[in-house]
Amino acid sequence: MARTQGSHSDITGPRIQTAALRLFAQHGYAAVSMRQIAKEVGVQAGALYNYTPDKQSMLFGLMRGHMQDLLATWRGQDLPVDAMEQLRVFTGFHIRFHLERADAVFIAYMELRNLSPENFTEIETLRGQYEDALEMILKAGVDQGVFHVPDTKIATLAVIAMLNGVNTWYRAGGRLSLDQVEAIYWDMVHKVVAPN
Amino acid sequence: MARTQGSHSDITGPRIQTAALRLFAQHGYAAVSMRQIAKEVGVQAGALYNYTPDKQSMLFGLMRGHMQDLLATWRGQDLPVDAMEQLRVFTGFHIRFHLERADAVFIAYMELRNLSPENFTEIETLRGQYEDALEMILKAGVDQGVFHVPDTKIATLAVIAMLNGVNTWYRAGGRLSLDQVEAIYWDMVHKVVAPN
DNA sequence: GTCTATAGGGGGATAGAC
DNA sequence: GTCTATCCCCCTATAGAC
Repeated sequence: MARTQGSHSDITGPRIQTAALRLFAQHGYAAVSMRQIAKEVGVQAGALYNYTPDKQSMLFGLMRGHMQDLLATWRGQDLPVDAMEQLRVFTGFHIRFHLERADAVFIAYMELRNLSPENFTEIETLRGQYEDALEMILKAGVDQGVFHVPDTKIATLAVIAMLNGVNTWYRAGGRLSLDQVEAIYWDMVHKVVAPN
Repeated sequence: MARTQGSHSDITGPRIQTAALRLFAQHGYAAVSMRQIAKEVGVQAGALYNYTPDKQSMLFGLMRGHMQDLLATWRGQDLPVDAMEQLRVFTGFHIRFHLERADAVFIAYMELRNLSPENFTEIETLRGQYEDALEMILKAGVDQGVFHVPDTKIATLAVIAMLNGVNTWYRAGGRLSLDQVEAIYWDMVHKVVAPN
């Protein structure tokens, strides 16, 4: 992975990641060959192994990178003190972050079964940490009496599932602007946690 | 496909479908070989071609069968006249139907990109018909003034995405009974469409 | 309807030259 | 760091015997 001599390492490495991300998202990990990835980058298949020990590591690296990026970016957000406002920030953040990385999101959900057991566990741990971030907000709101949910864990998963759905239908330049999408989902999300 | 002579056709056919369903769901269409399917059924790989012209048709048949089953079963439900009650029936129906067919549901969402363009169009048409069934309920409720949603199409997709999430975490014998799950999701779904 | 055998093509990964 | 060449394996699908 590290750069050695005056080589193309620092240029080829990122290009391999970009190509793999796109191809895995489009055709699926199992359906994409190392030769296809190499062709898209413009090198021979053997050269890929200067950057990854095997195909599985490429997949894992992409997924872990995405999840770490997600967590780090969320943790860098300035959060208001009010639980309702925190939830609003989370809703907008989640929609925009995921729409901007459609390929990585797709892979992170669809290719879990192609991870080795150890790699799977690590990705699930990261995903759990992100879910915990939302659940903390919901719990705080329930404690403050501003939210009512029958089960904070289920509500967490329900909200995330609902928001993830945006990626399946949203297309830039479509019927709705990003601001409109955000407003529509905020309307629905805030009602999910509203008192009856 | 049709039975010919006193053969095993009527027994092998369903067993092939069952094996393919399970293996595709577990490992993914592209990662499963015809030899694996044949082995699970207890025949040689060549014998599979008495039941399907090719691997792609096996996938398509499974997905179309699932979607047609879903639509036919929904259309066979007795529906109350009240939109709120219709939504309650839909919520319970969707959760139970999908949990009972976890493998088929998984395939129907994950393997869309492995369908040929024509096959993809047909599956998407069926999925659209199911979504329309829910949107009709939401529109009726909005017209009657009992529901408020900013956008019935988006609300339809949001509710279905939320309900589909159940399949990713529910396990029989877990913390919550099926009745509890249904009650929790009904609480959230009915609030999504509630007036502000 | 099922079998064996095989055609014809790719697959992941490595070796060694440059 | 990249290339060419290659090992060895598995793939889908078909042909022809039974």
